[in-house]
Amino acid sequence: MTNILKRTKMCGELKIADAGEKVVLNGWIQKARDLGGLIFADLRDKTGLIQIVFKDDLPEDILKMAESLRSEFVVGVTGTVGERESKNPDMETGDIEIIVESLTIYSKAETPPIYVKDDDQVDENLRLKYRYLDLRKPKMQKNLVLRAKVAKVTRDYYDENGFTEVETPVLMKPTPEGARDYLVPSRIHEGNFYALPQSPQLYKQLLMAGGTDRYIQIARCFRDEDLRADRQPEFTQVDLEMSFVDEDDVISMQEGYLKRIFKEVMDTEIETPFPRISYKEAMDRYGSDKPDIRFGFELTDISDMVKDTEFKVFSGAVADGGSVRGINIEGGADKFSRKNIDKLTDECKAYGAKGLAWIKITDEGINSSFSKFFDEEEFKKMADAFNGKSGDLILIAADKNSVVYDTLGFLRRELAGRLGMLDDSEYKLLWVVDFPLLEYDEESGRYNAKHHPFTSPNLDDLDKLESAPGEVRARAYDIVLNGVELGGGSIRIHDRDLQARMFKVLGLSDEEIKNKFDFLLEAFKYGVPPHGGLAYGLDRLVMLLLHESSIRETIAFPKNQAAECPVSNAPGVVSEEQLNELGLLIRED
RNA sequence: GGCCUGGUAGUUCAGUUGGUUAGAAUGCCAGCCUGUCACGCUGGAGGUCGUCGGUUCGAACCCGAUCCAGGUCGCCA
Repeated sequence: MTNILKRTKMCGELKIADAGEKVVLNGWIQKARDLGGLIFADLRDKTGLIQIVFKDDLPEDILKMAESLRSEFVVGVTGTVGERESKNPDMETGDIEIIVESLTIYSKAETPPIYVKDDDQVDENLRLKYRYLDLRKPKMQKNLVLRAKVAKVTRDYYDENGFTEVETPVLMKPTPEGARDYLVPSRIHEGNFYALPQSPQLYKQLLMAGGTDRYIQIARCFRDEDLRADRQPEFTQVDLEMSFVDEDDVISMQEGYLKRIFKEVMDTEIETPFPRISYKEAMDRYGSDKPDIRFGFELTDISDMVKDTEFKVFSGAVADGGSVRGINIEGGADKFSRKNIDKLTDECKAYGAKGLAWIKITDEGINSSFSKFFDEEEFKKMADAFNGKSGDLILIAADKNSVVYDTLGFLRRELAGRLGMLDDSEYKLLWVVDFPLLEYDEESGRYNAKHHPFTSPNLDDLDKLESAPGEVRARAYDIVLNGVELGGGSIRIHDRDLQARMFKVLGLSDEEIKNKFDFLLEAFKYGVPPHGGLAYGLDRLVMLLLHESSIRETIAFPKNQAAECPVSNAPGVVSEEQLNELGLLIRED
């Protein structure tokens, strides 16, 4: 075995002021350039690159080793920092180099399947399979460091504000509602299963009952659902809960937190308090409960104006209880051809839209997909409703409200992106509040909790809980950044009777309540403080701070779309013996 | 489960109307080279065109099925 050279400096931290100093560096060979009698190489560690140079006055054996150097060899060198004869302005350390005196090759490397370079546009599957190579890239190192910094600032902030970090169990009871659980079979209780937490929700409420007062955890959560660019089967939440608080207390604590994160991590000042808008307003203005408010394109409702038209697409939608709404893409008339709009219309079909109506306002007059149903005067009134002027493109959806919102919500975000209106360095935070407590589920024919069953109803709406469940507002709040839901939370129910009432409204039988949540109701018997909290998606927060478009770029070893670990190939099969111990049989068909 | 995009050298890609031995760049290997830094020069190796089947005298190319990857809808209390 080779001896380890005791490192005295990191590659990226050397400066011209270090010239003359003898140093020991360890790292990877980025690239070797053999000029014959003179050999250069770039040495890399997590701090950066520095050029090392082998001159021909070195002993034969060292020169021989130097000639053999290839990319990704792991080496140690001792040498002297020297000012370069010819400097490289494109390199952080481009004015200095290490004049090598000795070289140790710790390990050689085969030609790597991916290049260790930030601009390597390689297939993501390959990157993930060889993640340890991918992680050597400066970008990935930077991402991991930033993530760690967010975690540190998070711990600092909440610690300073009286929060206690508590670890809650990872093996817990399967939950009846919500996302699919990841299950872990119990050996001792054959036929029984633990579930991995979808969130530590119940435990953190029990901590409040336990007098912890303020709780924080950077908690791993698991959901066995299909993946997306911003969804992984295991992900990390900044999870917190506070006793003796109302919405304003939780919200102002979070505004302090986010201000701190942006200040310390991004060196950016953000203004607090953040605007708060109701769920209804968010939907009516932006067609989304997580609106991106960096740009306009707000929705306009023209249902009243068109409810009696012969154009059945419009009048029919209104008659069926839906609506006709649109957005004005200012200056979009000549940017989107008929063909472009047809293509957009196709994309809208994913959201349930059957079509898309449009109006182009030009100097020559109105050009529209439904011009035969309205006269010039009516079009003028419509254009006015959208504040339309010459050069504008108005896109209109007519359907039931959920489809109209989804379609226009998609369009405004999509078109803003295409028109280059999304500035990554601009951060627009807002709270969305007054969510509906319950959502009617057509499939099961009953109401489901929109947030979760422990969310407190707005006390003003309590009398409607059984009579008009769909109208009850929740004491819930979501924090939204640039169209991404960063986190959400609520004031919880701390009253045993109200919690039991809530379970009933959700259609849970006494049996189910007893089996699943008896321990919570039991805990509420013995004195529980009013409490509320919130959880952030840490991966998403880091993703936005890094201006990445996938949370995989923020996670060291993410899963692929099939929920596999491309490095280790998890999940894997287990032996017959292991299955027998657990009392499990694998279905054969 | 649906829809969209892609799969050709280690890597990133091109590949005409279906027609000789499938190309480029980069990387890799060998030789030369004392100030390179995307080093340079010379030479070389490198391919199950994702897989299977079909059409055809002939398929990377057309057709069908299938696998893989990513995006997205459903789903994600």
